[in-house]
Amino acid sequence: MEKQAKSQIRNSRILDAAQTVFSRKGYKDAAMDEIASESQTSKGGLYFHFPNKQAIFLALLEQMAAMLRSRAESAMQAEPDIRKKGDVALATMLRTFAGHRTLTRLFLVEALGAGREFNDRMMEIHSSFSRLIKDYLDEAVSGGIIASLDTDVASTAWFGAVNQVVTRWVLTGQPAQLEDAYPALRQLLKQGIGLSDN
Amino acid sequence: MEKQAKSQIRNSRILDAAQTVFSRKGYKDAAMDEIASESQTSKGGLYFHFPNKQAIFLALLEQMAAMLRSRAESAMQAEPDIRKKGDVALATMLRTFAGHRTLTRLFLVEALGAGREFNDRMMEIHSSFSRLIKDYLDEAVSGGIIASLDTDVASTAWFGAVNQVVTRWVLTGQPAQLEDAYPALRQLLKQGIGLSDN
DNA sequence: CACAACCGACTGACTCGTCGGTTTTGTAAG
DNA sequence: CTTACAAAACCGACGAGTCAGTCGGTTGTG
Repeated sequence: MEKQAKSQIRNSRILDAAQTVFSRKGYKDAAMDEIASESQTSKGGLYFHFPNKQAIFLALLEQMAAMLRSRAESAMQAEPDIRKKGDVALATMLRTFAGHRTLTRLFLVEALGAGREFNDRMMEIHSSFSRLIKDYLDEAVSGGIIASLDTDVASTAWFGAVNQVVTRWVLTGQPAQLEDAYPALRQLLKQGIGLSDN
Repeated sequence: MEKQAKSQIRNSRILDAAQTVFSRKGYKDAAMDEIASESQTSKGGLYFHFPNKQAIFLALLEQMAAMLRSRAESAMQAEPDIRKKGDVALATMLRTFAGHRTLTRLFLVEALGAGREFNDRMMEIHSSFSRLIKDYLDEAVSGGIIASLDTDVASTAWFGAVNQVVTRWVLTGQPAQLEDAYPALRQLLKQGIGLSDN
Protein backbone atom coordinates (compact mmCIF):
# COMPACT_ATOMS: atom_id res chain seq x y z
CA MET A 1 0.00 0.00 0.00
CA GLU A 2 1.28 3.47 -0.79
CA LYS A 3 2.28 5.87 1.87
CA GLN A 4 -0.45 8.42 1.45
CA ALA A 5 -3.32 5.99 1.65
CA LYS A 6 -1.90 4.40 4.77
CA SER A 7 -1.38 7.78 6.34
CA GLN A 8 -4.95 8.65 5.47
CA ILE A 9 -6.18 5.55 7.23
CA ARG A 10 -4.18 6.37 10.33
CA ASN A 11 -5.52 9.86 10.30
CA SER A 12 -9.13 8.76 10.33
CA ARG A 13 -8.41 6.00 12.83
CA ILE A 14 -7.08 8.67 15.15
CA LEU A 15 -10.23 10.71 14.66
CA ASP A 16 -12.40 7.69 15.39
CA ALA A 17 -10.49 6.97 18.56
CA ALA A 18 -10.60 10.60 19.61
CA GLN A 19 -14.34 10.60 19.07
CA THR A 20 -14.68 7.62 21.38
CA VAL A 21 -12.42 8.96 24.10
CA PHE A 22 -13.65 12.55 24.03
CA SER A 23 -17.22 11.43 24.24
CA ARG A 24 -16.39 9.02 27.06
CA LYS A 25 -14.32 11.43 29.16
CA GLY A 26 -15.05 14.92 27.94
CA TYR A 27 -12.44 17.18 26.41
CA LYS A 28 -10.31 18.01 29.45
CA ASP A 29 -10.30 14.53 30.92
CA ALA A 30 -9.44 12.83 27.67
CA ALA A 31 -5.73 12.03 27.71
CA MET A 32 -3.67 11.98 24.55
CA ASP A 33 -2.17 8.71 25.73
CA GLU A 34 -5.62 7.19 25.79
CA ILE A 35 -6.43 8.40 22.30
CA ALA A 36 -3.08 7.01 21.19
CA SER A 37 -3.68 3.54 22.55
CA GLU A 38 -7.30 3.52 21.40
CA SER A 39 -6.14 4.29 17.89
CA GLN A 40 -3.39 1.64 18.00
CA THR A 41 -0.77 4.34 17.75
CA SER A 42 1.62 6.18 20.00
CA LYS A 43 1.78 9.68 21.38
CA GLY A 44 4.38 10.53 18.76
CA GLY A 45 2.16 9.22 16.02
CA LEU A 46 -0.62 11.47 17.17
CA TYR A 47 1.61 14.50 17.11
CA PHE A 48 2.83 13.60 13.67
CA HIS A 49 -0.71 13.86 12.31
CA PHE A 50 -2.01 16.70 14.45
CA PRO A 51 -0.22 19.67 15.96
CA ASN A 52 -2.03 19.47 19.29
CA LYS A 53 -5.04 18.22 21.20
CA GLN A 54 -7.21 21.15 20.26
CA ALA A 55 -6.71 20.49 16.55
CA ILE A 56 -8.05 16.96 16.90
CA PHE A 57 -11.16 18.19 18.65
CA LEU A 58 -11.73 20.95 16.14
CA ALA A 59 -11.33 18.46 13.29
CA LEU A 60 -14.12 16.40 14.81
CA LEU A 61 -16.37 19.40 15.22
CA GLU A 62 -15.70 20.47 11.65
CA GLN A 63 -16.45 16.97 10.44
CA MET A 64 -19.85 16.94 12.16
CA ALA A 65 -20.71 20.47 11.09
CA ALA A 66 -19.79 19.78 7.48
CA MET A 67 -21.85 16.61 7.42
CA LEU A 68 -24.90 18.31 8.90
CA ARG A 69 -24.64 21.34 6.68
CA SER A 70 -24.15 19.46 3.43
CA ARG A 71 -26.96 17.00 4.12
CA ALA A 72 -29.38 19.71 5.18
CA GLU A 73 -28.52 21.93 2.24
CA SER A 74 -28.82 19.22 -0.39
CA ALA A 75 -32.08 18.03 1.14
CA MET A 76 -33.45 21.56 0.93
CA GLN A 77 -32.28 22.02 -2.63
CA ALA A 78 -33.88 18.77 -3.67
CA GLU A 79 -37.23 19.97 -2.34
CA PRO A 80 -38.85 22.51 -4.68
CA ASP A 81 -41.79 23.47 -2.45
CA ILE A 82 -40.67 26.26 -0.16
CA ARG A 83 -43.23 25.26 2.43
CA LYS A 84 -41.64 21.83 2.71
CA LYS A 85 -37.99 22.85 2.67
CA GLY A 86 -38.06 23.35 6.41
CA ASP A 87 -39.62 19.95 6.95
CA VAL A 88 -37.03 18.04 4.98
CA ALA A 89 -34.21 19.98 6.62
CA LEU A 90 -35.54 19.15 10.08
CA ALA A 91 -36.07 15.51 9.21
CA THR A 92 -32.59 15.28 7.73
CA MET A 93 -30.98 16.85 10.78
CA LEU A 94 -32.75 14.51 13.16
CA ARG A 95 -31.80 11.49 11.06
CA THR A 96 -28.17 12.57 10.92
CA PHE A 97 -27.96 13.19 14.66
CA ALA A 98 -29.65 9.87 15.33
CA GLY A 99 -27.05 8.07 13.26
CA HIS A 100 -24.03 9.63 14.99
CA ARG A 101 -24.72 9.67 18.67
CA THR A 102 -21.18 10.08 20.01
CA LEU A 103 -20.32 12.83 17.54
CA THR A 104 -23.57 14.50 18.45
CA ARG A 105 -22.61 14.35 22.09
CA LEU A 106 -19.32 16.06 21.36
CA PHE A 107 -20.99 18.61 19.19
CA LEU A 108 -23.75 19.62 21.55
CA VAL A 109 -22.51 18.81 25.02
CA GLU A 110 -18.74 18.64 25.36
CA ALA A 111 -17.89 21.41 22.95
CA LEU A 112 -19.59 24.14 24.92
CA GLY A 113 -17.73 23.66 28.15
CA ALA A 114 -14.45 22.58 26.61
CA GLY A 115 -12.88 25.94 27.22
CA ARG A 116 -12.92 29.54 26.16
CA GLU A 117 -10.95 28.79 22.99
CA PHE A 118 -13.77 26.70 21.58
CA ASN A 119 -16.61 29.06 22.27
CA ASP A 120 -15.75 31.33 19.38
CA ARG A 121 -15.59 28.47 16.94
CA MET A 122 -18.76 26.95 18.33
CA MET A 123 -20.61 30.23 18.05
CA GLU A 124 -19.53 30.46 14.43
CA ILE A 125 -20.86 26.99 13.76
CA HIS A 126 -24.09 27.76 15.60
CA SER A 127 -24.40 30.98 13.66
CA SER A 128 -23.91 29.22 10.36
CA PHE A 129 -26.87 26.99 11.16
CA SER A 130 -28.97 29.81 12.50
CA ARG A 131 -28.05 31.63 9.32
CA LEU A 132 -29.31 28.73 7.25
CA ILE A 133 -32.60 28.88 9.12
CA LYS A 134 -32.75 32.66 8.96
CA ASP A 135 -32.25 32.63 5.19
CA TYR A 136 -35.07 30.14 4.88
CA LEU A 137 -37.34 32.25 7.06
CA ASP A 138 -36.42 35.44 5.19
CA GLU A 139 -37.17 33.71 1.92
CA ALA A 140 -40.55 32.61 3.25
CA VAL A 141 -41.29 36.13 4.46
CA SER A 142 -40.38 37.84 1.19
CA GLY A 143 -42.25 35.14 -0.69
CA GLY A 144 -45.35 36.08 1.23
CA ILE A 145 -45.66 32.59 2.71
CA ILE A 146 -45.48 33.88 6.27
CA ALA A 147 -45.92 37.21 7.96
CA SER A 148 -42.97 39.40 8.82
CA LEU A 149 -41.18 38.56 12.08
CA ASP A 150 -37.88 38.95 13.93
CA THR A 151 -35.98 36.28 12.03
CA ASP A 152 -32.88 36.76 14.18
CA VAL A 153 -34.60 35.69 17.33
CA ALA A 154 -36.76 33.16 15.52
CA SER A 155 -33.84 31.32 13.92
CA THR A 156 -31.96 31.28 17.21
CA ALA A 157 -35.01 29.94 18.98
CA TRP A 158 -35.60 27.28 16.34
CA PHE A 159 -32.02 26.18 16.53
CA GLY A 160 -32.27 26.05 20.31
CA ALA A 161 -35.47 24.08 20.27
CA VAL A 162 -34.03 21.39 18.02
CA ASN A 163 -30.76 21.51 19.93
CA GLN A 164 -32.47 20.85 23.24
CA VAL A 165 -34.61 18.00 21.98
CA VAL A 166 -31.50 16.35 20.54
CA THR A 167 -29.47 17.04 23.69
CA ARG A 168 -32.13 15.47 25.86
CA TRP A 169 -32.03 12.44 23.63
CA VAL A 170 -28.24 12.21 23.84
CA LEU A 171 -28.14 12.55 27.62
CA THR A 172 -31.25 10.67 28.70
CA GLY A 173 -32.21 8.51 25.75
CA GLN A 174 -35.64 10.07 25.41
CA PRO A 175 -37.31 9.68 23.04
CA ALA A 176 -35.96 6.19 22.36
CA GLN A 177 -35.95 6.97 18.64
CA LEU A 178 -34.96 10.56 18.06
CA GLU A 179 -37.07 10.67 14.92
CA ASP A 180 -40.18 10.16 17.06
CA ALA A 181 -39.90 13.79 18.09
CA TYR A 182 -40.24 14.91 14.50
CA PRO A 183 -44.03 15.37 14.19
CA ALA A 184 -44.46 17.38 17.38
CA LEU A 185 -41.37 19.47 16.74
CA ARG A 186 -42.40 20.15 13.16
CA GLN A 187 -45.83 21.36 14.15
CA LEU A 188 -44.46 23.51 16.96
CA LEU A 189 -41.92 25.24 14.77
CA LYS A 190 -44.16 25.78 11.78
CA GLN A 191 -47.06 27.03 13.83
CA GLY A 192 -44.71 29.31 15.73
CA ILE A 193 -44.06 31.33 12.60
CA GLY A 194 -47.66 31.19 11.51
CA LEU A 195 -47.50 28.39 8.97
CA SER A 196 -50.51 26.13 9.29
CA ASP A 197 -49.64 22.46 9.53
CA ASN A 198 -50.41 20.81 6.22
CA MET B 1 -19.61 39.99 65.44
CA GLU B 2 -20.58 36.44 66.32
CA LYS B 3 -18.89 33.49 64.78
CA GLN B 4 -21.70 32.22 62.65
CA ALA B 5 -22.42 35.49 60.89
CA LYS B 6 -18.79 35.97 60.00
CA SER B 7 -18.55 32.44 58.76
CA GLN B 8 -21.63 33.08 56.67
CA ILE B 9 -20.02 36.11 55.13
CA ARG B 10 -16.90 34.17 54.27
CA ASN B 11 -19.00 31.45 52.78
CA SER B 12 -20.77 33.78 50.42
CA ARG B 13 -17.60 35.68 49.64
CA ILE B 14 -16.12 32.37 48.53
CA LEU B 15 -19.13 31.73 46.35
CA ASP B 16 -18.84 35.18 44.81
CA ALA B 17 -15.18 34.64 44.07
CA ALA B 18 -15.84 31.18 42.68
CA GLN B 19 -18.50 32.62 40.41
CA THR B 20 -15.99 35.11 39.05
CA VAL B 21 -13.19 32.62 38.55
CA PHE B 22 -15.31 29.78 37.17
CA SER B 23 -16.92 32.08 34.67
CA ARG B 24 -13.55 33.53 33.69
CA LYS B 25 -11.71 30.23 33.29
CA GLY B 26 -14.30 27.49 33.08
CA TYR B 27 -14.61 24.71 35.61
CA LYS B 28 -11.47 22.70 34.88
CA ASP B 29 -9.17 25.66 34.41
CA ALA B 30 -10.30 27.40 37.56
CA ALA B 31 -7.69 26.78 40.26
CA MET B 32 -8.66 26.56 43.89
CA ASP B 33 -5.70 28.82 44.66
CA GLU B 34 -7.20 31.47 42.44
CA ILE B 35 -10.59 31.23 44.09
CA ALA B 36 -8.81 31.46 47.43
CA SER B 37 -6.95 34.63 46.63
CA GLU B 38 -9.96 36.17 44.88
CA SER B 39 -12.00 35.61 48.03
CA GLN B 40 -9.29 37.02 50.29
CA THR B 41 -8.86 33.63 51.91
CA SER B 42 -6.50 30.72 51.74
CA LYS B 43 -6.67 27.22 50.37
CA GLY B 44 -7.26 25.91 53.87
CA GLY B 45 -10.08 28.36 54.38
CA LEU B 46 -11.75 27.14 51.24
CA TYR B 47 -11.54 23.55 52.33
CA PHE B 48 -12.89 24.47 55.72
CA HIS B 49 -16.10 25.73 54.14
CA PHE B 50 -16.44 23.26 51.29
CA PRO B 51 -15.36 19.64 51.01
CA ASN B 52 -14.02 20.00 47.47
CA LYS B 53 -14.07 21.91 44.23
CA GLN B 54 -17.13 20.15 42.92
CA ALA B 55 -19.20 21.16 45.94
CA ILE B 56 -18.51 24.83 45.32
CA PHE B 57 -19.63 24.56 41.74
CA LEU B 58 -22.76 22.63 42.65
CA ALA B 59 -23.61 25.22 45.29
CA LEU B 60 -23.50 27.90 42.61
CA LEU B 61 -25.69 25.91 40.27
CA GLU B 62 -28.18 25.25 43.03
CA GLN B 63 -28.23 28.94 43.90
CA MET B 64 -29.07 29.93 40.34
CA ALA B 65 -31.64 27.20 39.89
CA ALA B 66 -33.38 28.07 43.15
CA MET B 67 -33.52 31.73 42.26
CA LEU B 68 -34.95 31.09 38.82
CA ARG B 69 -37.49 28.57 40.04
CA SER B 70 -38.76 30.64 42.93
CA ARG B 71 -39.07 33.82 40.89
CA ALA B 72 -40.79 32.08 38.02
CA GLU B 73 -43.18 30.21 40.30
CA SER B 74 -44.19 33.20 42.34
CA ALA B 75 -44.64 35.28 39.20
CA MET B 76 -46.95 32.61 37.80
CA GLN B 77 -48.91 32.32 41.03
CA ALA B 78 -49.40 36.06 41.16
CA GLU B 79 -50.94 36.02 37.68
CA PRO B 80 -54.52 34.70 37.73
CA ASP B 81 -55.09 34.57 33.98
CA ILE B 82 -53.85 31.23 32.70
CA ARG B 83 -53.19 32.69 29.27
CA LYS B 84 -50.78 35.18 30.77
CA LYS B 85 -48.97 32.89 33.20
CA GLY B 86 -46.57 31.86 30.46
CA ASP B 87 -45.87 35.45 29.56
CA VAL B 88 -44.96 36.53 33.06
CA ALA B 89 -42.83 33.43 33.58
CA LEU B 90 -40.91 34.13 30.39
CA ALA B 91 -40.47 37.80 31.22
CA THR B 92 -39.32 36.92 34.73
CA MET B 93 -36.78 34.41 33.48
CA LEU B 94 -35.31 36.83 30.96
CA ARG B 95 -35.10 39.54 33.58
CA THR B 96 -33.40 37.23 36.05
CA PHE B 97 -30.88 36.00 33.50
CA ALA B 98 -30.19 39.54 32.39
CA GLY B 99 -29.42 40.55 35.96
CA HIS B 100 -26.95 37.73 36.62
CA ARG B 101 -24.79 37.37 33.58
CA THR B 102 -21.87 35.48 35.08
CA LEU B 103 -24.09 33.05 36.95
CA THR B 104 -26.03 32.56 33.74
CA ARG B 105 -22.83 31.76 31.93
CA LEU B 106 -21.98 29.10 34.47
CA PHE B 107 -25.46 27.73 34.39
CA LEU B 108 -25.86 27.44 30.65
CA VAL B 109 -22.36 27.18 29.25
CA GLU B 110 -19.76 25.91 31.68
CA ALA B 111 -21.94 23.43 33.51
CA LEU B 112 -22.61 21.21 30.52
CA GLY B 113 -19.05 20.41 29.67
CA ALA B 114 -17.73 20.46 33.22
CA GLY B 115 -17.59 16.70 33.36
CA ARG B 116 -19.71 13.62 33.48
CA GLU B 117 -20.51 14.08 37.20
CA PHE B 118 -22.38 17.27 36.49
CA ASN B 119 -24.48 16.08 33.62
CA ASP B 120 -26.83 14.14 35.84
CA ARG B 121 -27.40 17.08 38.13
CA MET B 122 -27.81 19.43 35.19
CA MET B 123 -30.33 17.17 33.55
CA GLU B 124 -32.31 17.13 36.78
CA ILE B 125 -32.31 20.90 36.88
CA HIS B 126 -33.26 21.11 33.21
CA SER B 127 -36.01 18.59 33.82
CA SER B 128 -37.40 20.56 36.72
CA PHE B 129 -37.80 23.56 34.44
CA SER B 130 -39.19 21.55 31.58
CA ARG B 131 -41.55 20.06 34.14
CA LEU B 132 -42.69 23.54 35.16
CA ILE B 133 -43.41 24.32 31.52
CA LYS B 134 -45.04 20.96 30.92
CA ASP B 135 -47.37 21.40 33.89
CA TYR B 136 -48.37 24.78 32.52
CA LEU B 137 -49.00 23.35 29.06
CA ASP B 138 -50.94 20.41 30.49
CA GLU B 139 -53.07 22.80 32.50
CA ALA B 140 -53.75 24.85 29.39
CA VAL B 141 -54.68 21.73 27.45
CA SER B 142 -57.05 20.36 30.07
CA GLY B 143 -58.50 23.84 30.50
CA GLY B 144 -59.36 23.84 26.82
CA ILE B 145 -57.21 26.89 26.18
CA ILE B 146 -55.09 25.09 23.63
CA ALA B 147 -55.45 21.93 21.56
CA SER B 148 -53.87 18.69 22.69
CA LEU B 149 -50.19 18.25 21.84
CA ASP B 150 -47.03 16.36 22.81
CA THR B 151 -46.22 18.38 25.90
CA ASP B 152 -43.01 16.44 26.51
CA VAL B 153 -41.44 17.54 23.29
CA ALA B 154 -43.07 20.96 23.46
CA SER B 155 -41.75 21.78 26.93
CA THR B 156 -38.29 20.60 25.95
CA ALA B 157 -38.38 22.68 22.80
CA TRP B 158 -39.60 25.75 24.67
CA PHE B 159 -36.87 25.37 27.22
CA GLY B 160 -34.33 24.95 24.44
CA ALA B 161 -35.56 27.97 22.55
CA VAL B 162 -35.25 30.24 25.58
CA ASN B 163 -31.98 28.61 26.51
CA GLN B 164 -30.46 29.31 23.12
CA VAL B 165 -31.56 32.91 22.99
CA VAL B 166 -30.07 33.48 26.43
CA THR B 167 -26.89 31.58 25.56
CA ARG B 168 -26.38 33.65 22.45
CA TRP B 169 -26.77 36.74 24.57
CA VAL B 170 -24.23 35.52 27.10
CA LEU B 171 -21.65 34.57 24.50
CA THR B 172 -22.08 37.26 21.88
CA GLY B 173 -23.93 40.05 23.62
CA GLN B 174 -26.83 39.96 21.19
CA PRO B 175 -29.37 41.35 21.71
CA ALA B 176 -27.72 44.13 23.71
CA GLN B 177 -30.61 44.03 26.16
CA LEU B 178 -31.75 40.47 26.67
CA GLU B 179 -35.27 41.66 27.35
CA ASP B 180 -35.47 42.96 23.78
CA ALA B 181 -35.92 39.38 22.65
CA TYR B 182 -39.07 39.05 24.72
CA PRO B 183 -41.75 40.11 22.19
CA ALA B 184 -40.52 37.91 19.36
CA LEU B 185 -39.87 34.97 21.63
CA ARG B 186 -43.25 35.32 23.27
CA GLN B 187 -45.10 35.34 19.99
CA LEU B 188 -43.11 32.41 18.64
CA LEU B 189 -43.74 30.23 21.66
CA LYS B 190 -47.42 31.08 22.05
CA GLN B 191 -48.20 30.69 18.39
CA GLY B 192 -46.32 27.42 18.35
CA ILE B 193 -48.86 25.85 20.65
CA GLY B 194 -51.77 27.49 18.92
CA LEU B 195 -52.38 30.42 21.24
CA SER B 196 -53.13 33.53 19.27
CA ASP B 197 -51.08 36.54 20.31
CA ASN B 198 -53.24 38.85 22.33
C1' DC C 1 19.72 5.92 0.80
C1' DA C 2 16.38 9.52 1.86
C1' DC C 3 12.43 10.66 3.87
C1' DA C 4 7.95 9.94 5.76
C1' DA C 5 5.89 7.67 9.48
C1' DC C 6 6.13 6.20 13.91
C1' DC C 7 7.63 5.18 18.76
C1' DG C 8 7.64 6.03 23.90
C1' DA C 9 10.53 7.70 27.71
C1' DC C 10 10.91 11.97 29.54
C1' DT C 11 10.20 16.91 30.98
C1' DG C 12 8.09 20.77 32.80
C1' DA C 13 4.24 22.84 34.40
C1' DC C 14 0.25 22.55 36.97
C1' DT C 15 -3.14 21.63 40.62
C1' DC C 16 -6.25 19.06 43.98
C1' DG C 17 -6.55 18.05 48.42
C1' DT C 18 -4.01 17.36 53.01
C1' DC C 19 -2.06 18.49 57.28
C1' DG C 20 0.44 20.50 61.05
C1' DG C 21 0.29 24.64 62.93
C1' DT C 22 -1.56 29.53 64.00
C1' DT C 23 -4.97 33.06 65.02
C1' DT C 24 -9.55 34.47 66.43
C1' DT C 25 -13.69 33.98 68.97
C1' DG C 26 -16.95 32.51 72.53
C1' DT C 27 -17.40 31.21 77.23
C1' DA C 28 -16.77 30.78 81.96
C1' DA C 29 -14.38 30.84 86.08
C1' DG C 30 -11.46 33.59 89.24
C1' DC D 1 -11.83 42.96 84.28
C1' DT D 2 -8.70 39.28 83.09
C1' DT D 3 -7.14 34.95 82.72
C1' DA D 4 -7.77 30.32 80.89
C1' DC D 5 -9.05 27.31 77.62
C1' DA D 6 -11.54 24.93 73.97
C1' DA D 7 -13.32 25.10 69.58
C1' DA D 8 -13.92 27.32 65.27
C1' DA D 9 -11.75 29.49 61.55
C1' DC D 10 -7.95 30.05 58.88
C1' DC D 11 -3.21 29.57 56.80
C1' DG D 12 0.11 27.97 53.15
C1' DA D 13 3.81 24.62 52.16
C1' DC D 14 3.90 20.29 50.31
C1' DG D 15 2.83 15.45 48.68
C1' DA D 16 1.25 13.02 45.02
C1' DG D 17 -0.47 12.67 40.81
C1' DT D 18 -1.67 14.18 36.07
C1' DC D 19 -0.85 15.25 31.39
C1' DA D 20 0.35 18.06 27.04
C1' DG D 21 3.91 18.27 24.28
C1' DT D 22 9.10 17.16 22.95
C1' DC D 23 12.87 14.74 21.08
C1' DG D 24 16.24 11.42 19.86
C1' DG D 25 15.95 7.25 17.89
C1' DT D 26 13.71 3.42 14.93
C1' DT D 27 11.12 1.27 11.13
C1' DG D 28 9.40 0.83 6.65
C1' DT D 29 8.73 2.33 1.93
C1' DG D 30 9.81 4.30 -2.73
